[in-house]
Amino acid sequence: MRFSPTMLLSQLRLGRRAASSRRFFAVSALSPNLSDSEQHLKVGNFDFNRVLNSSRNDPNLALSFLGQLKQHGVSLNVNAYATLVILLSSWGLDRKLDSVLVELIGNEKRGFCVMDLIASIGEEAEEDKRSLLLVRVSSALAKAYVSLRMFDEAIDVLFQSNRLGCVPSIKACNFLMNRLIEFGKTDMVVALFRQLKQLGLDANGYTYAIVVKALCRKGDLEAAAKLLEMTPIVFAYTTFIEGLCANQKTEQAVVLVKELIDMKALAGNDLETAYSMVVRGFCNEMKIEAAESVILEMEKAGIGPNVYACSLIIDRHCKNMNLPEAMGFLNAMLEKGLKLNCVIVSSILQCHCKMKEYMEALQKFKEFKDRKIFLDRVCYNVAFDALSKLGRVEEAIELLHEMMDKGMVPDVINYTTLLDGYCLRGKVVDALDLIDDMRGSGISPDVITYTVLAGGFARNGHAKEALVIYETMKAEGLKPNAVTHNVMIEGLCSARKIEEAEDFFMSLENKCPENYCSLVKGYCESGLSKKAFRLFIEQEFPMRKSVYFKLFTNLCIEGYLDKALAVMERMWVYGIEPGRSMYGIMIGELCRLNNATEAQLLFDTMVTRGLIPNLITYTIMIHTYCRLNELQKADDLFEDMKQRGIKPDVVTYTVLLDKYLKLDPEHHETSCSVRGEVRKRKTSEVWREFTAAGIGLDVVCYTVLIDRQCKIHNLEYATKLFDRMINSGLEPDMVTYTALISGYCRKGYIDKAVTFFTELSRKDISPTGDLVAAAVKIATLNEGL
DNA sequence: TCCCATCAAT
Repeated sequence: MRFSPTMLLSQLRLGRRAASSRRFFAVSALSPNLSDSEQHLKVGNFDFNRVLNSSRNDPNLALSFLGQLKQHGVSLNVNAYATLVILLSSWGLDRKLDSVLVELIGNEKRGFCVMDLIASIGEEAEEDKRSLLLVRVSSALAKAYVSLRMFDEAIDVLFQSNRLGCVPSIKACNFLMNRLIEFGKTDMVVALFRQLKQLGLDANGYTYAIVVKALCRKGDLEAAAKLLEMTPIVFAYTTFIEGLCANQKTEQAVVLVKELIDMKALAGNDLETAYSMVVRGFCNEMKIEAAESVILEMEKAGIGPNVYACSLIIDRHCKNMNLPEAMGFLNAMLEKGLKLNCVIVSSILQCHCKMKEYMEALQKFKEFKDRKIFLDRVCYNVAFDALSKLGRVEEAIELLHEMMDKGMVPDVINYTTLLDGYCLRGKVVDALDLIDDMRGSGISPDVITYTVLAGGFARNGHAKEALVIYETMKAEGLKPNAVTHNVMIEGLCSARKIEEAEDFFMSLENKCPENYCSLVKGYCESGLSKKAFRLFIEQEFPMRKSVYFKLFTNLCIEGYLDKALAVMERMWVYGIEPGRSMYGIMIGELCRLNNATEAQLLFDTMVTRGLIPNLITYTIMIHTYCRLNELQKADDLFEDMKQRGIKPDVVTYTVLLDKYLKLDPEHHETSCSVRGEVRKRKTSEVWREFTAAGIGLDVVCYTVLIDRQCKIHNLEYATKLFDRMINSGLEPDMVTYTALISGYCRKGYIDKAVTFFTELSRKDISPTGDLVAAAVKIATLNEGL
């Protein structure tokens, strides 16, 4: 019987139909009852080498033959592999060789030790090609192990090959070292480097550069510098420059660059690269001015605006939410020949989103599109995000189609953003459909995708489904992170599924501080601020500012001032500065309770800590002192605020005016004293200042004035004020009417009072106690008539 | 086989 690959292939095809009749092949799929070992073909002494060698001029044929064999569970023996490897190597099919080796390593049933292959190849290869081949194969083998992240085995290959008398190539070694760095195994690189001599290997320039890189990654800049002295290779210096930048030593990198320039060791493209690294370093160190000055330096050296360096600077400005600076720099660079691209555009769009200026982001997206600037899927993604946050997910989907029509393929981030859009709108079913679409186009959801989805379901009250999603995610081998747990906890809480949230929280094996924060926030979210406080006060670690703020405001709203103060005190303990608004809220609450002492204490604390109270806080304090008849303190604060450049507004003036008017001797018709005179003077002083400031009067202010006129029985003027108020477009409120009606009643002008009362009742203003009292008064007076 | 590649999702 003569064997040829084609024959075997046709037999295989037949074999699918009648496997049992075949001598050589048992197709596992058709014999499910066989044990694992029996499922594999008993190849016996079948001469694969002959088959392979017979097709040595037709790689495709041989490979498809082997492919078919593999499908049927046939394993090659070590000699067959050796032949195959030799052939692949002679055909120059390096990539195929790599994948065959990867497969070989992964095949646990191969029945021989991988290093046997080297020995076998040594035996089978032709004399003149042997050593070259062995180097090639051992290198490929090391690479194969590296690609499987089996680093120890890869290093072992180097040593074993050496033992078998073949020296692996330094290239393979460099490759291995590079990958080791990629996976953070810098110590292994250094160890391997020390053993190179033992392996009979000579480090080349690349090796030095790689080891310098490894040392820099480790943070051992000194060792890197020392090693650098041993090599004159320029690109090793650029590696070191990069290392300095990555270790927050960009300043030193700059010095080195200058030295290298002076030594004429760095010029042209290499120099541009080094400068770009320095720019990146400064940007990472938030030294953006220094970064910009490097651009000028580059310009002096005749290097035009480098698009990467410029993009980094623009992006830094954008991340700092400093759009004017970003645009200023961009425009300056555009004039110098920089070309606008989609990366820069995306930074700008993203900046708007960060500042919650979604409309502006969309506007600019459209502008750039109209200007025919190519926008990539990152730019589209920012637009998706903006639309999603605005609740316009349908438009985002339209945009997705537009993007796809332009030939761009959406990635997992695009899908996740859109998914979030659906979840924000509560359209969880659409979100699930989108996951299907996504899977359909071959993209798997990642941790963030699942986090968005689980959070979306939780927030929308679908507790059970959220948990199913959470479990699915784990079942797919994805590891939920703290954020995943947090969105679950906070989502469930905000949907008032407190019990579910607590159960979920309890189920977490390793609770991190962030998880506690989320439960605190969650309790707040569902109005359980006391519960939140209890949990909060037990935790002895600093939290994010937003947690304190949320808990604090909720406690204030629900009137637990002492607890809110305890939150502030906790912040001081951890050296976290409560912001102006927290102080403001607390001062306001204390003032509401007329606790001016505590309020003043907090006010002073705030000032001591360098925070200047705002207009509202000042006004609240002034108002409180007025209420408590501590006019001197009110006055002092009033002067203080003006000195700080805070302009009093209509409310501040009204508060003071109201107080002074009430103290005015005319108010008490008969009394007249020196003290009264002072007050009178003060009243007109405030009034003068008020009108001079050109501030328009509001309803409350008019009402104060009207009330005043009513009280001193000047009803004519009160009515005049009332008319003026209406003419200036203001709508009188209950208090205004009450003041007027009471005034007219007091004077006995019942008709007038009734007129105003009916005018008021035609309007849709709900009566207050005062007004009811006025109405009763009117009724009584009418009776009297 | 080296340095560099910038922007987006919880």
